[in-house]
Amino acid sequence: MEDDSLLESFWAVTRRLRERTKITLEPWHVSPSQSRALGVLSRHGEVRLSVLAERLHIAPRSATEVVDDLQERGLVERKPDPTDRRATLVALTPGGVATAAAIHEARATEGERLFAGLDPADRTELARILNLLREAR
Amino acid sequence: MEDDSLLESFWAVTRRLRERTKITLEPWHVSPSQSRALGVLSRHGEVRLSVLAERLHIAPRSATEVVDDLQERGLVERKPDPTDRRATLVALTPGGVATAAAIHEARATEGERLFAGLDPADRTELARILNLLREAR
DNA sequence: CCTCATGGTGAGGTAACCTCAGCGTATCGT
DNA sequence: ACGATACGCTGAGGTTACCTCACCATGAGG
Repeated sequence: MEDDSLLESFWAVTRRLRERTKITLEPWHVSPSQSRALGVLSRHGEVRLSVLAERLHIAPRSATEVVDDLQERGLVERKPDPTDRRATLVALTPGGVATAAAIHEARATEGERLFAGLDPADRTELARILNLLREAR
Repeated sequence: MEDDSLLESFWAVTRRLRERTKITLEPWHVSPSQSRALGVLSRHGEVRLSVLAERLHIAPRSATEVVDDLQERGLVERKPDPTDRRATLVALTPGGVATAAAIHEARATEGERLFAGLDPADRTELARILNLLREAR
């Protein structure tokens, strides 16, 4: 009963978060999954496509697709890996760096008002509990 | 920075929740979206398709699809609404009632171990904070 | 009774995933 | 040195869970 409503609450909050994310990203015409990839790339720099996939928790084939789209928009580029000719390195272009930074900024101010609305103590609590859930087996 | 990891944590937990839900539902060959519909129907009984859509936060057209699938599996049935011949009522069949109950049971025991792993105080805290987030404008 | 609104659905589209097979490249055992 | 095996990426094609738009039948108001 209680768990039931917990799950429901979780689901409701997730939905709101998704809606907000979508709205925040609109100005850049970047989808949520693309923005996640930009985030990984700006945190890790140049990485192999397979590593990108791993960080995003998606199949390598799916990463190929995300990278295709970002490349078409000129936000990332593929380079050969000098140490392994099978592999491709993916890196942000200058435009990609700028976009990633702008999005990061926007999320911090606009998008996450949801969390910002909590008082600091509650935010800490929430973070603690989420990390418990994250690591529970 | 802190909000960033909050968002990330939230996302990670959501993913784990989705994985678990999928696994829990496997024995019944019911998809997550179908199970949500079964849940609504077992809580509300017979409802109009449009009401079902509203409860699920999806477009009426999408509800049509979910109901199609559930009907094919014999878990729900469509009946004419005696008060409005345009409308269709959707109701669980006896099999649907049984399946919905079984799934509810399974989620309470198996699926939500994630939350069950928290101690009761943390569960209460989490519920309180999630409800704040839910209602924040 | 004529107009306009409403409930459901066919047609067709999208995002974000997936698997499977294949091609080219690397690595390892003998 | 070389053949078998494993790995990195991508083409082809599929799935899930949504969406909008147009339409049809029915209902409700002036």
